[in-house]
Amino acid sequence: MALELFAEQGYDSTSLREIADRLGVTKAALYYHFRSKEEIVVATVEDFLADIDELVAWAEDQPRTTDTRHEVLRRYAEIVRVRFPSMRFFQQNPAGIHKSGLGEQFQQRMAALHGVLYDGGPPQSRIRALLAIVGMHMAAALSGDSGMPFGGGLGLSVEEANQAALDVAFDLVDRDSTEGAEGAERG
Amino acid sequence: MALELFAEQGYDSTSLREIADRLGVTKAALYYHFRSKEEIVVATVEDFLADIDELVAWAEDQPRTTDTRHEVLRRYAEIVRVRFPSMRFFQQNPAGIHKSGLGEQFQQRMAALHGVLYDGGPPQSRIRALLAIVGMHMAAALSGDSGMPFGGGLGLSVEEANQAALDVAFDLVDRDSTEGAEGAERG
Amino acid sequence: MALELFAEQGYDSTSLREIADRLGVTKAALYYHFRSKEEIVVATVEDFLADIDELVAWAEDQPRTTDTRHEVLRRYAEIVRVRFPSMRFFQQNPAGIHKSGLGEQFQQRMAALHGVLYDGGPPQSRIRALLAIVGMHMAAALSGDSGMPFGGGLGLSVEEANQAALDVAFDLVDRDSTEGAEGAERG
Amino acid sequence: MALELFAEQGYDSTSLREIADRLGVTKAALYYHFRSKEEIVVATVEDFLADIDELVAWAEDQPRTTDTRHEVLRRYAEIVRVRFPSMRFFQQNPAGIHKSGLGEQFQQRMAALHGVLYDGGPPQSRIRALLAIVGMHMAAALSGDSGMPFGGGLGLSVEEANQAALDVAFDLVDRDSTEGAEGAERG
DNA sequence: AATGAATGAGGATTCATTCAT
DNA sequence: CATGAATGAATCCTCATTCAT
Repeated sequence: MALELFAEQGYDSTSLREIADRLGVTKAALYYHFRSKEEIVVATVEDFLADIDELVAWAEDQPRTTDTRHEVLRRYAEIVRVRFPSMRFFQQNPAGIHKSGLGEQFQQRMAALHGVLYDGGPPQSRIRALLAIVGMHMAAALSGDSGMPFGGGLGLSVEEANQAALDVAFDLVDRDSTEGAEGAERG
Repeated sequence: MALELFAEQGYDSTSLREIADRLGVTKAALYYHFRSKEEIVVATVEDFLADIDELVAWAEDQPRTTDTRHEVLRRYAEIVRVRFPSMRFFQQNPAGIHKSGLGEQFQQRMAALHGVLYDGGPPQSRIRALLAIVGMHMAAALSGDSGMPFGGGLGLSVEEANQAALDVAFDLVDRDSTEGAEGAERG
Repeated sequence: MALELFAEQGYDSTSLREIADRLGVTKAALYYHFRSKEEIVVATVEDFLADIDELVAWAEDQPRTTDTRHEVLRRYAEIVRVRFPSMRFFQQNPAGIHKSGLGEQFQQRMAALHGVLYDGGPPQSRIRALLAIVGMHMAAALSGDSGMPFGGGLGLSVEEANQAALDVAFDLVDRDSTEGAEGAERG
Repeated sequence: MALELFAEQGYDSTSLREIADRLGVTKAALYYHFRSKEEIVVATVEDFLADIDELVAWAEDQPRTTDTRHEVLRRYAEIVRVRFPSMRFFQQNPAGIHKSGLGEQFQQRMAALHGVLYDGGPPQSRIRALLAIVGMHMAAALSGDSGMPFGGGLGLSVEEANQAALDVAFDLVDRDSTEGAEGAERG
């Protein structure tokens, strides 16, 4: 609800009046339930962080196999789909985020998720795990009027984009185990 | 100069007073040179767009070979390095962008760049070209305190990160021509 | 309880939420017992006014002797000690006082008290009676962190300050009867 | 100008709108000249503090005689007359004062002034010096609609009140040197 | 007897913008 | 060329107060 506005327009550009109007309440009513604008955004974003926490916790209990990594990506794709506004908010709001350490919280989660997908190996593998994650973000952004860069789609349907992004992500995190063509990388 | 502020704090959070102060002039002096806050940001971001235009124009004159694609990525990496604040501004400022069609301009460029890197083929290839570009953004963000998600680095030096990202990007745009393992993608 | 807040922070700076919190009740509960913020302050200050009324009534029944005046000052010192927050509130809250004629009520009492201490005589005597009263206020303010001007003490213990102030006050109201040095005043 | 409002209604009760209105400018115009409400009050009160500083500095250069003390009181009476709103503001605004150490500044000055008038001796002498100062405040308050307690006058003309207060103050600070009746004080 | 929820009015403050000089 | 001064509109936020339950 409020988060959509934050995500669309940015934290600063979204006034409490707008939020209150959209929610059909008074500005002052918001302040009965939240102590500040910051608290509002924190509240609306908490679930997203919690979802990632849960996913990471689950992953850390699994064997570090290809299948686990794939399942992590699948689940993360779902999380991003459901919590799309939250994700977008984090990706696009430097100002609204540096306050109250919300940015750091997101970076922590991203690092944890990355830790689950990256098993050691050359810098290239690190980057690949990174891009696998970002790929999930892009997939979500590709469908619908996301307002994000690359948004507006490349002419793919939602399922197509999702599946294609997953395929590419799988491939990216698989490259590490499938050593062989690895020698060509530095050249 | 002014752009760094926009990139660091966001368009809305950066006041003209701050910009004027950092530039050592008066607020009113800014209005002698620019007609509005919007015009300031447009002016500071123009070079970045122009650089991409030039790159795309050059690429369209080249044969569509692997080498060309690699060179495009290399040059784009350099552009992003030099114009980092501009890039960051585009990625992180929903508000400052929706005004005056600046966002659309960036999306156009990204689409053009994508067009140069993507030669047709399955949706997966589309996504790969996308991630190759995003990879260049990440590489720039990884070095230094970028404030972007995944910023703060993964323990890589600037050159390492750059080279690794290029390697991965090369690999991503090469996957299209190097048919063979392609059959595994759907599984 | 509530009055201490009013005295410490001033009428306007003390919100009903603060009062309710300190009292361990709800803001709405306050409105069950009092009809307005004003009524709260009136209620908490009434005892002080009543004490003065009683003192003045007693004094008016006594013979107008030196001893009576001394006893009035002693009793007023005690009142001020016990009702210190109320006194402080009156001295320091122009805003909270102008409403509902509370200020006038205090001025009335001060005038009555003054009337009991001042027996006629030159303007100087008037002023002396005034300062005798104010001296009692200062004595109370001198002990403890009163927040009043001259508060914080002059390095005197509570008893010292009290006794010294009383001595001086006695002396001030005695000057009237003890004619003699009076001739020096105009010089 | 603005200070009169602060003194009349108290710091908190005086809104910037009121000040701006009375000054015939916009609220925003105030913010061009002052950085905050606090700065406004500081600015309007500075002269008063400076006057006291000057007086104390002068006094400390003089021999510590009766005449000097009398002249100090005379000059302080004049200062209080001229800067009456400032003085009143300090005496009546606990809240507006605790911020920005303005209260402490006033207490410092009062202590310095007291130091100039008090030459050692028993606690009673301390109190007397205090009351001499306060007497000057009362004198100013007695004339005109001061709004202070004891304001509204005791039926004295301005000059009468002033002269009477001075007489009493002289007497108070003289009591120290004129030892003799001092023995009766403790009784 | 008490409260959770809501609100209208107003608070200080900031901002992009204008304009006479 | 440049600036000091000013402003209208909007910001977040707080408050005293009300009312259904």
